Amino acid sequence: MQAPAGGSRWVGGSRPDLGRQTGYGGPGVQNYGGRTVGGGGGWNNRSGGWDRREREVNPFADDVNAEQALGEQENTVINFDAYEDIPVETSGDNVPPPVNTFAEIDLGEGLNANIRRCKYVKPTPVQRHAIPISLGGRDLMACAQTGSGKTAAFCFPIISGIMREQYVQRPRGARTVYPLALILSPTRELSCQIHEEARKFSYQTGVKVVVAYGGAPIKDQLRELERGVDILVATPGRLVDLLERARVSLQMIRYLALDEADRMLDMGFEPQIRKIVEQMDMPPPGVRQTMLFSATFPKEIQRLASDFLANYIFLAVGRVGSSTDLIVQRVEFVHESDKRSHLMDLLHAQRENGVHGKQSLTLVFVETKKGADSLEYWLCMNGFPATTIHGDRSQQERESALRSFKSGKTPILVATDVAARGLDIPHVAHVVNFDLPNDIDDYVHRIGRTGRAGKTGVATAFFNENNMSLSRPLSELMQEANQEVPAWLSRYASRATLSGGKNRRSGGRFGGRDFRRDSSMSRAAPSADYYGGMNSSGGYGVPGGYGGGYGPGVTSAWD
DNA sequence: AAAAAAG
Repeated sequence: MQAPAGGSRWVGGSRPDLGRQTGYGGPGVQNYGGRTVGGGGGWNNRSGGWDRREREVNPFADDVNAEQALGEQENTVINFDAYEDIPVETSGDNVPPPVNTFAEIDLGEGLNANIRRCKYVKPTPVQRHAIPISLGGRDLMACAQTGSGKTAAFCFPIISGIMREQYVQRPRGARTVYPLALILSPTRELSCQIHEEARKFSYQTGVKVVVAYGGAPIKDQLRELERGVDILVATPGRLVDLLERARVSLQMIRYLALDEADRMLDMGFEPQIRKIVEQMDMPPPGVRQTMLFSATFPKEIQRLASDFLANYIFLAVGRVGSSTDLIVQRVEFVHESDKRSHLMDLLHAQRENGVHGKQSLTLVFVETKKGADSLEYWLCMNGFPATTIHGDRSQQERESALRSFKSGKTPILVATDVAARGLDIPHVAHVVNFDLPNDIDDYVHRIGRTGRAGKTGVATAFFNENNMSLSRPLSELMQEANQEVPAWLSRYASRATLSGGKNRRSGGRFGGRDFRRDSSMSRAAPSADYYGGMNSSGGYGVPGGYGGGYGPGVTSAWD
């Protein structure tokens, strides 16, 4: 496979012009699609960005407000050690070695400044491995959970790559825009979240990030696109719409990232995704660089990987921030009719312990949209400020619910599975599975909304006769995470029939393995010495270590 | 069966 421009030759290379501001670029500067870019190599020669940079809204402003609103958290001390022994496995051809610090990767001064603004001290395991792989121009299939820091893992190489890219002539369509990178995600909120993060990472770099998703006026999004776009973050439906209107062309795409790929397939997006990736004008694998992120690797994802990626590197990171030591999991037997009063008891106890008053948030998962509405109403009636998020609410309502929850105005959020994956809400201290999901993977994602960024969290599940199919996988999962399994649950589990397929975990703490190693004839692995590149690192023998000294308020790049 | 996503 051929590395895209700015591939491996940049890795580790010294750069004399690093940090040099080119000002208004000299000859070769051209105005293009609302943006002026300079010619020549090196960093930051998107000189015309000056005008825009001064107008650019500071994406870090909200962080300060949020910190003030919530006050200093006591449990903000990050437990980095908890992550040091996360198992990581890579395989493939010539895997670039992982890095231990951001400093040793040459991401460019603008991006480095933003990493400092984000207060990221050191890369997470998925970042240590994924960033050098992507900077080396290689395709990547990563098995990583949300909360593992994967947004930065795919954003950094994209932003860095675009920053250092030579001026690329983009076709000029009357109203068509030509993004250089596309990030697809399953839900609108997740797209928003990725957009917000990407904006922080690209602040004052001249790299423009735009988000497009359904439920919001397309006019506003079109206007944003017309002002110039380098990285487009989108949900599949709205993107197909934009493509069909010929307002967006994928012809210039050099980076493609699919987030939560398994989720997108679960939601029936495969036709749209294949249309976007294979049937429009996107460059083929090997020309573009592709990153596929998925928590699990069923057959459908493996097929997607063979079709979308070229000579990729497989990366698996152990479960992080979910079902680990950081989350205390409790299961209680609660009959359907007792659920509300039981929840009330929990909330009262929480309030008495002062947890409530300290703006710790409680996320309550229910099975249906109707159930979400009625529980929210009931909670409010009983003096607990709550709001709700689900697919029957308008996008405006969804977003304002999320804001109100995050700000602590309504510290209880009743949610359907729309909020189960990927959403990163700081300060969620308690996740209640009011209705348990049928799939253990959904359970893992839901409880992963707490215990993030090294903080501890509690997850309480209401279990009853309707959840028997979950008894075995749930008790296995809890055992694996060294949680106390109630005797009654173990009894149900031992009686339950071994349900094959979906609920069986394979590979222990890993969500999947590189299937190319299992099959003798694989389209993706034509070379005979393919398996030679396999390397595995169970721990991090980091010389010098990261011996601590992180005070409150300092975060790593987990979220 | 329910949830999500394009109106």
